[in-house]
Amino acid sequence: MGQILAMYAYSRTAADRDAGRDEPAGPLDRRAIHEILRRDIVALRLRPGEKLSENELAARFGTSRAPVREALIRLIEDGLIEVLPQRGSFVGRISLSDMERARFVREALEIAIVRRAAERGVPPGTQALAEALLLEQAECRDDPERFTLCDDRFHRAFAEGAGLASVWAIIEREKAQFDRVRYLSLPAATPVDVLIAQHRAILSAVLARDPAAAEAAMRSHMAEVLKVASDLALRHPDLIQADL
Amino acid sequence: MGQILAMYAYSRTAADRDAGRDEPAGPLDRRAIHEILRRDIVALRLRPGEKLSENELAARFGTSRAPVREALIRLIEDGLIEVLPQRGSFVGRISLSDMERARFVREALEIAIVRRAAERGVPPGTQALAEALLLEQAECRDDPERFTLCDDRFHRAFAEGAGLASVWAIIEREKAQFDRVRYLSLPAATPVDVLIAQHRAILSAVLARDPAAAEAAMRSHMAEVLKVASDLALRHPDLIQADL
DNA sequence: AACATCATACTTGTCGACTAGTCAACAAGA
DNA sequence: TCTTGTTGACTAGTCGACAAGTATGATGTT
Repeated sequence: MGQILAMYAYSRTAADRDAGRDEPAGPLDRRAIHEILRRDIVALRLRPGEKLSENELAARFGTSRAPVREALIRLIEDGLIEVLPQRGSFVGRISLSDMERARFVREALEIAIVRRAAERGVPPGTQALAEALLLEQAECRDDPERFTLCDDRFHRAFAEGAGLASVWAIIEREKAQFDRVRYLSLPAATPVDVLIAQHRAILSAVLARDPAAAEAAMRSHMAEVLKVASDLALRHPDLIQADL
Repeated sequence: MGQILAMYAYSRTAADRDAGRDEPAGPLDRRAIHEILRRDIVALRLRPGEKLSENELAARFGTSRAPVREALIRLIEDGLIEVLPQRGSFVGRISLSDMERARFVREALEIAIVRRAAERGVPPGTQALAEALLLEQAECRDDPERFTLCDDRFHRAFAEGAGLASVWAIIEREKAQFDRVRYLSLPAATPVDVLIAQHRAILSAVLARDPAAAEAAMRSHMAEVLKVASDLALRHPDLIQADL
């Protein structure tokens, strides 16, 4: 890990790293730029504390500074970057208090979602999708990044099944805060089988129309997913927001 | 030519309405512009569907279009305006599905907040503040706008007391969706005494360290606060988003 | 050597002009 | 009368240049 960290030296890494990646060739609008940068930040390709020059980004995306600025403004709202006027824009360091807020919000909303799903039931398509995703999770137990993707889709399926797809958008915004930590902890994550078993328990409770059981299952799942984060964060002090 | 301008019935209304209002004289940055517009939209001084020309706004605020655009982008994220490229920016109509999402999110988060407050207790300052706000609410029972303000501060007090002030920021963003309806319904709102009694019940449950009671009290309070909205919205079809 | 000062090269913030796209009024033709 | 094409005004989106502020490093002085 230390070698990898060393590779991410500050200077012209952003351009180098993107050299091989596929970036849409055509003109990029602020939405596309926002999405690309968001992904780069969450996946730690842009490291916490790293400087983001509007000029450099404009050159990288082949536009002027205006679309870049507008994308950065959205990233500010996402809590992913900080702008110090006349000084520079920087990838936000991982803030423990932000993570705690994200954790709280996600737990509250996901519990409310599965409760409603259990109370009102979900359409058959949702059940089929959830079961398919469970199988896929078992398949890709050795590909943490793919598993993470399936994990997200599984959770989102309940929101959509309960008619609360738009609530998932809020969770997704908050989730970015500790997704960065998740990328740090992919090797040391909780055993996949445990997570799949928890997923199965959530699905069973929802299908059994048992809100209390669904809440309990989701609550313990959240505790499992999130507990890794805090001590892992402490092992990477350079990425953590200094105490205020 | 003059006729064309005259047909833009809304073109001068915004300026007219603001004629008497106090607007900071100095140069406004994107944050100030965003806040002013946000308040205008929530208070229905800018009506749903009304056109917002970047040029007009720039003239109104005495800046160029750049800060205005950046403020509008934040308002897009707040779900308060819609931008149709090359056509115009418009104050978003009140969307029933957005209101439902906001209702769901607020309920889930506020319940989680008071549960935690009841579980872990709140500092004495919070208790004093909440009690003071209860008295103030009783005082200004005849001033709906002031009461609304006290109402918000009462709810926020619990979030801050539970160490979750940042969660309140999320609630506040969502709240904007049905705050506009609240401005419509101020005359026909729920009797103030009922609301104050519910507030008192919430505070009592929290102070008694009874999470279940706190949740129940908050849940019924939310139901009360939010039930007016939907039928009231139907009485103002011009302000409502047409069904998709 | 240590300190103050200044020049320079950055940064974000702002501005006015330009582009491409949309819409409505209007005119020509069937 | 209806359709079609044109024109002109208006829109958001984009761009390059400049303003205002900051950090850095060289320079001159003590």
